[in-house]
Amino acid sequence: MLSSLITHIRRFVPLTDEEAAVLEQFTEVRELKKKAFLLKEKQVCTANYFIMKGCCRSYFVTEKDTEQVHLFAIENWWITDYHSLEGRTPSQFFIQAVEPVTVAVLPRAAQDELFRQVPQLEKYFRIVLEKALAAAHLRVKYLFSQSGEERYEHFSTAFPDFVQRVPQYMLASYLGFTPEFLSKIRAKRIS
Amino acid sequence: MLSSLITHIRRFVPLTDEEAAVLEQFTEVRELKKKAFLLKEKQVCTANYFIMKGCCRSYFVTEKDTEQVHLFAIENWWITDYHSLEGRTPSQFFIQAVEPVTVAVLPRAAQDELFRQVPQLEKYFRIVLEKALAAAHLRVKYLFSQSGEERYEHFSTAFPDFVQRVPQYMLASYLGFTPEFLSKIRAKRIS
DNA sequence: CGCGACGTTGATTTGCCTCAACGATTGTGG
DNA sequence: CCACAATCGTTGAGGCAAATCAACGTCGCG
Repeated sequence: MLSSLITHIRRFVPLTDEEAAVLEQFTEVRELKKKAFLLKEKQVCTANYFIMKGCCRSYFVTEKDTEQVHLFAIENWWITDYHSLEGRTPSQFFIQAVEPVTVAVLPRAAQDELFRQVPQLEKYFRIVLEKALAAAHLRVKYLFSQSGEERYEHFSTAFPDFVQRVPQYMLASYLGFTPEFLSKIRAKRIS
Repeated sequence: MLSSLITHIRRFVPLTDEEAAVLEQFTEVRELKKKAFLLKEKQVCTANYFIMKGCCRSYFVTEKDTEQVHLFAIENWWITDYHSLEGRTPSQFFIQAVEPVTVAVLPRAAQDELFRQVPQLEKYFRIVLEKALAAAHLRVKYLFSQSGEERYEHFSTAFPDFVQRVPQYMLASYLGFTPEFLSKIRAKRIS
């Protein structure tokens, strides 16, 4: 059931079958319909989620009542709100399935004991977090150094298949501009 | 010599004096003059740096030859370029002392052996990385949800003393606008 | 079928940038 | 220790990238 997660972990650290079995005890697999929520604003986030199939987005609602997409997570990515998870504070974000989704749920309450029994996982998460942080930093770099149009060109050539998977208004929001503006960029490209 | 780092680590995980001594063997303390570099663009980043005293900034140079501040690090923060450090690839960033700085240097080459001898540090870095990631996510949130003026107001009330420590052109860059614009915001505030 | 969600297009507005010129402050070599 | 240059901050005029607003086409789904 967890095979894609086990495979992912073994890309970074060794993991025996016994250890994998322990991991399985501490996690739960969950299926989500499109638009179902893993987390809503003002809830305290209680778990870390590994996307086995599908796509989720994290977003928040601005003062002007528009949804701002914060990030996407697809197969083999973890998604959570660490600020809420570790601080036990109400989250400022929503986490929602953009497609039908299968996730492995690692509850915060189980984490410490799991790491005690399988210390390799501590290393695994350290490595995954380093990658996530590098990605977040790169994101900030692109936001600062490229125009809206450049960000779209860059993103859609880097992830041509992903662009097909999400509605344009979500992609526009993620890239930091309006759906109308994205529509105009695409109109230009075709001609 | 490393006392501020040891103290910081003990805020998150237990660490015996023997373990602290091991850590000391693997690290080196370095003094930097203002404007000295820990990393330059196109170099491969080779270490993780813990700021014991002073302030550093990470920045990059845009196509238009302007410096874009990516982040600041002050006392009790780690700073590095994880993308370059883990991928052994040339960095896109500069890391520079904004004030005279004292850092503890943890070389990438020493890291694996250090974690083997002191597994608690693996946990420590996992926790620190979670905090760094949460901070990076919050940064993106503010960039998306607030105007330039709002970001300045928010930042300068959240960190009133820090605002005094860096030149305004660096702060403006960090907040995502020009020095001229910051100057105009401040002119408004006084009246 | 009909309604709501999504995408498109055009007119207008605006937040912030660019450029330029000018004070103030810092620091450095003679 | 002063003179002078370089760096940093301020102010104003003009411009632009992208937002906002509004109206309309279209597709998928209950």
